[in-house]
Amino acid sequence: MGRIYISDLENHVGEEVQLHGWLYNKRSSGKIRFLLVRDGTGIVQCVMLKTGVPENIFALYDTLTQESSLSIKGKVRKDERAPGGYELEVTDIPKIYQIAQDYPITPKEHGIEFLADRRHLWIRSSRQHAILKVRHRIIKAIRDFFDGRGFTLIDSPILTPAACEGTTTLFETEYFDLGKAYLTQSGQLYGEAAAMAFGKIYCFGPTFRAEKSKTRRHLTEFWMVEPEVAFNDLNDTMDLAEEFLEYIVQTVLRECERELKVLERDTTKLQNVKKPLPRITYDEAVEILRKNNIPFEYGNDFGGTDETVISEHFDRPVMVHHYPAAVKAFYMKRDPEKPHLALAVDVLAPEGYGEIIGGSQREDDYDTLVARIKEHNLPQEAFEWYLDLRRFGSVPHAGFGLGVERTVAWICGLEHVRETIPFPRMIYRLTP
RNA sequence: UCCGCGGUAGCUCAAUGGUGGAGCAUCCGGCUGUUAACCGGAGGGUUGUAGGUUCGAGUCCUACCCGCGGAGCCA
Repeated sequence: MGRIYISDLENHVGEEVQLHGWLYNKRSSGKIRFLLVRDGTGIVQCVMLKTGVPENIFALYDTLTQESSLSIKGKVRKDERAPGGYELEVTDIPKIYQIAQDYPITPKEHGIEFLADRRHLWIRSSRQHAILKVRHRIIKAIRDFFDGRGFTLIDSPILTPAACEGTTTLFETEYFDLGKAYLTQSGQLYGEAAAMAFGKIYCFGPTFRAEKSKTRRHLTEFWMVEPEVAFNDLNDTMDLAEEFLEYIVQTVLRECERELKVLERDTTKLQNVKKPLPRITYDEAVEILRKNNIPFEYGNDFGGTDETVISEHFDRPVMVHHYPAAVKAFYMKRDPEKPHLALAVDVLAPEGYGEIIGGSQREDDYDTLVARIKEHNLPQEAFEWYLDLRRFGSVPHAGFGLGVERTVAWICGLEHVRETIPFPRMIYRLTP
């Protein structure tokens, strides 16, 4: 009889096994007592009958508090009445590591402030546990997708000398004798350099935005995966994005069935996430807003409600491309035939989850890029290395960035991105 | 930064300007199949902070602190 994990119980029916874990909850009906034990891989109901275990073991029930840590032995049994379908008929509790003090998170309702203050404990709860399992599977799917297609992972730096998007939203820090350093907002510029060296790359890491945003879609620290491909144009990058989203969603549907059930996610809308994804222009998106009597000034970027209205017209994520160049970043290439439009694409998730992907074909002409840097009042010296990419064998190239937390929130059907990352960082929260 | 809402028992919430309560949690007791178990009993309060109005303030007024929801900006 060896130590096993709860996730493996089904392979040990009829055997006596030993588990290590924590007490999740307990219930008693007098001479029959139920211990719900979790071990990180699942939760199992352990049954003790007064007539079935030694008296001293039966009495341990009274001393065990929620989250007490223990080893427990018993015989595995398939039983319809057990949550999860399998239960343990207890024979012994050979070790109690610790009787936990009063555990603050009871299996009842709590407010978000209370839970967020105890995030380090909250992640033990089954719902949070399921979300972080799905997050893990999404991240693995992301890496499998690119690794399986010949992309090279190139890590971009987190400390950077200058902004790559707006300058007002940077976290800054002192950097020895070299003045200020900034936490990265995107690995993209470095990704472009890497694409010129490796052809197909992706970078994957945390990014930081000091935006004073306080909505269900914002964190100050979030994870982004950013593929960049040399010789790709806007259409190629949209092809890649839709294949990528299909892969992620279908993988999670296939492999996280149990977690999605815990989260009570209606998966019918996720089943639709298959290519081709609808592609509409910015102008067509504006037309949708007009038809829905949404007040919108042509030329602006879409707000949260605008995105929701647009996405409600489709049964799967929608790609919106050819945005007005004025609302997009300096490095995006413009449509040669309509120079006021950027070769940019945003992918809007269904069900009001908003923008999950932003991408574009990059400006590859040296003179044009210099002019854009000037137009945006950016310091050219800081971008000399980036301009080198247009001096030494410049080629068309394109890429996009996918926000991991918004993607997790969408796939899990969550109200807020703060539950999609183990320890969220928001404008008014830095702890735990 | 702006707009709106809130802060009462460990938790989630009640309480007309007039004796601060309930459910859960905790403790004690009961129950041989419980499913956020259930049933009975007990203990538990500087009503966010500081002022003010009033015979009397959880309740009304002022300021501040903290949190929540949203906007702008963004993934």
